[in-house]
Amino acid sequence: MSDMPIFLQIRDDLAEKIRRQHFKGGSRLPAERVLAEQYKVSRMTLRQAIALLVNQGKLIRKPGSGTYVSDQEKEVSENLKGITSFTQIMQSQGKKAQSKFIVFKRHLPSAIEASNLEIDRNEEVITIERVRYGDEEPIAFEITTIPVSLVGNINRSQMAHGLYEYLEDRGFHFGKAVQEISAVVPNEIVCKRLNLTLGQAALFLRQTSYLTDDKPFEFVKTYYAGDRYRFYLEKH
Amino acid sequence: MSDMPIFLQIRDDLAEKIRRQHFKGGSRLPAERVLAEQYKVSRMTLRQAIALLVNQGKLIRKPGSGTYVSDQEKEVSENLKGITSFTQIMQSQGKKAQSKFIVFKRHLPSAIEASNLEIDRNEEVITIERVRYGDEEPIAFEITTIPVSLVGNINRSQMAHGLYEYLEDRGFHFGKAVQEISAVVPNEIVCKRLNLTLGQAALFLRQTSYLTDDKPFEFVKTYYAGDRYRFYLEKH
DNA sequence: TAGTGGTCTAGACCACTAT
DNA sequence: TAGTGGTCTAGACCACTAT
Repeated sequence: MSDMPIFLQIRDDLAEKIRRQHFKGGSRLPAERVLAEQYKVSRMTLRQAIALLVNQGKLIRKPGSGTYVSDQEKEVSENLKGITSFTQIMQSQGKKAQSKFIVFKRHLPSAIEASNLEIDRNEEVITIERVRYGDEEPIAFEITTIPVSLVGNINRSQMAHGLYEYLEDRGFHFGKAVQEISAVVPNEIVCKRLNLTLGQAALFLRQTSYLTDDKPFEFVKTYYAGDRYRFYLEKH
Repeated sequence: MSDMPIFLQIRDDLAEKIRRQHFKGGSRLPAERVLAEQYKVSRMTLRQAIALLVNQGKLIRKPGSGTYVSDQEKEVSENLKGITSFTQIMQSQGKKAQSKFIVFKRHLPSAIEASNLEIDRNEEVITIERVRYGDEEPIAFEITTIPVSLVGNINRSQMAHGLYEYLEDRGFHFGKAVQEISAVVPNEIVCKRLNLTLGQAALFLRQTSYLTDDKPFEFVKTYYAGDRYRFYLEKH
């Protein structure tokens, strides 16, 4: 792996130390100048590594104060178990769930995709874009990205038939999934897919799903038509 | 605006030139070294500006070849990245939580309030509107409605001090809470409370909270500034 | 006041693309 | 072969935080 850029190697090392609690949640990281010296790189290079982890939400920068390991544990556990799946909701409403493939392509990942899938930018991925319908009405526009290394030469129809089944057949087991929900006013392309008027709101969900060994296997972005879909949660 | 970092000024200038088609979709941008010289900055600084536009999906880098203005039509998934990148930074962490009361009133419930609280329309309720801040910045606008029969003559300061504590002190115990999340483009009043520009998106949450005897005790509507708040979920 | 992250410089070498 | 973006260096000064 010594052909990986140094800043990626440092990122991985830092991520590993956070995962192993060598750097604990909420604690302050050693100063950039200190880390740079430890890794024997310039401060700019060290900052590249940190920037990636900041983007992932694993680190938080506080100018003048320091860089902190984010305490994600709290927010997550605080709430929201039992989010309901798309098909479940459609079924509960007596609607027929369907989905239509728009795009199926193999390509090099964007920086964001690579970072969320924890792969190198020259490692190929497959991206599937599809629209999900409830009773013929577009409800969600979904963009899924998966490393080729995981699914190999999966084709369109295998994918349509169910990614999860495909992976389970190959002996992979699913672990956790991390989701983030926000609200956006989507751009023209997304509006078109969802039959939305420009200016309407959409729920935007980003999800990274992991295998039992904590390796990410898919990164999904989904836009839900704001007026046709809602998440139902129950807290106990 | 000369106190804005140079790389942000350059980003804005480049974005403007793309918008005005001075740099046309699909065309190649001048080389980084050329642009750096034009803007009279180092190449690293120029690259910071470009990196932001790449993250937004407005530019695409092709190593060895050049940097291109993305052709929005084609590259759907590429474009979608940009919507997230900014918001990600706004994480609700390490920020000081505050809240400010806007309204505290006793009144007869609306049909929706009565139905959610499972009370009669002539049974009085108390409504509290407040804005919640994270580090001085408005994050959420919350409208809570409670039956008077439950809290009696609770006053503003008792309410501010914590509704839940107040109820627990009186021997009530909390059960489940049911939530529903959707996306909306909020009206003028809500925008004002949250310092939003009209047309921006907000997460809209409706929650009904129950006591252990399954009697509803509060009905809450909350608007979260779409660009300042996200829900994090973890599924297992 | 000492330490921190934010920004910026003026270079350098690399692998890759395009010709 | 010339040009390109990718990476990296070894500094510098700044505003801000924490004490």
